[in-house]
Amino acid sequence: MARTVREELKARKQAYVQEEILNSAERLFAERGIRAVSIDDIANNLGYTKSVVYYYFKNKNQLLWEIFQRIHVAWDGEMEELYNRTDLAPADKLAAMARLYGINVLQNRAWTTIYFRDEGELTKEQQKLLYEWKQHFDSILKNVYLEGVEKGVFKSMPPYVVVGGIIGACNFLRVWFRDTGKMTIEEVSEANVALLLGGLLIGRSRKTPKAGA
Amino acid sequence: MARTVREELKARKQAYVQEEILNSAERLFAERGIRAVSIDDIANNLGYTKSVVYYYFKNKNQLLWEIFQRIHVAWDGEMEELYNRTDLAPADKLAAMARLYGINVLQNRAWTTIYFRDEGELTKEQQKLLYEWKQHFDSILKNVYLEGVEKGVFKSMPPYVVVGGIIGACNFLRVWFRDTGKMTIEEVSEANVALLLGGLLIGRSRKTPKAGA
DNA sequence: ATGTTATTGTACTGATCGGTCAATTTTGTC
DNA sequence: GACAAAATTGACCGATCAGTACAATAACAT
Repeated sequence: MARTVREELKARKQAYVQEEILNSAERLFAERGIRAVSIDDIANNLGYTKSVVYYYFKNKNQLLWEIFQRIHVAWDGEMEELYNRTDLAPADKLAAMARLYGINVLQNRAWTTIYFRDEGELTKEQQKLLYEWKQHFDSILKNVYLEGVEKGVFKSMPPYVVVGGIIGACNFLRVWFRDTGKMTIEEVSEANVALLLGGLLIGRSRKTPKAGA
Repeated sequence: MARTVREELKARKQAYVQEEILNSAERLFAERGIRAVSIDDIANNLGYTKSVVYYYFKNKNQLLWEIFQRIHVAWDGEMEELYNRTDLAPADKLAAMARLYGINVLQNRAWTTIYFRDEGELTKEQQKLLYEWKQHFDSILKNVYLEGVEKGVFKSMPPYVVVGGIIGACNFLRVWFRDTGKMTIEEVSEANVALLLGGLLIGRSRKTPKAGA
């Protein structure tokens, strides 16, 4: 019993340090690119030495892969949840998805940078897996769009132009958005949704579709 | 006279080799990222040794910067040309710009990759210059958009959402576009324009604006 | 205290790579 | 062929860095 409590405590401490290291790596990777960041940099950033990093992680690649996994789990999970909701019509669902993704991008700019810039630093196997994740993510958006087309609410366009356009526009938000600007993350994302969905919707209704949280 | 001819010839030969090296660098940089490419790689790729590269270029940074300049000159020049045309209404002009840019992205995927991924490898001064170039590029699109708003043909939105959306969507085309697909570059770009402009235009007209070449 | 395990520091290795340099080969000129 | 300029080679230097080995210390149980 006492044994378990102690182990539990240790595990929590370990998890905490791992988290700390991962966060440090994340920040530096995003800022300078993986290859420009040494393990020493990551460690020094926390007042540690290199050995500590190697005590908690096997190698540099594991650090990177861990980050990719984090991102995937967080983003895909939320998106999937939205996808499975039955109370939303296609237009509202797609809008909610674009809104969510835009906000995610803006709230996790470091993640987005790494996710789309440093893919090439992964191993072939990891890249293959990542490719499948991205495919899956795309297909969620695609399905909602196609459902909308079928129901006659969306114009019919090449699906990848639509999906790519949404993802591309959202990803790019982080490039020009500044926290010091007049607009909040939510407002920016909302305007972005209006731009993207406005081009899709059929009919003269001028209002932007809204989805409940 | 003979002197001049000879010099001319020599200059042309030099320019040719420089071009070759730059192309090699471009391809490899885009594929693997600058830091993952050694000068040896670039040289070997052409059957040369490292020294040849250093005979024609000062250092690795110059190679990279030369590439950035190339891209800027090519893209900005074309866009400026379009901007200065007086025979196009805002909607047609903005559509033509998005169309042009999308095609540029797809025809020069290596360029686009480097331009938006490896910025951080430039010196601070170069980054500053690049930032100004990008600002200028954005402002061209922005002005056309704002003109359209003023004339009542575009919905009023935050300009950076519109400009960023266009650039972001175009940039992302290269990520999913495959030459083996059923659509040509021009068709993809056209559909992309329809998506983006469709969300901007006021009124019930369903047709996509067209611009003369 | 004593032994044990978890954690961290120090010093090192081996490899890579940007950049330099002197020597050599090639090219073109007279 | 002799000479000079251009082009190319190969060997080398110094720095950086991922990863390892092992010693040193901290933490904790008994």
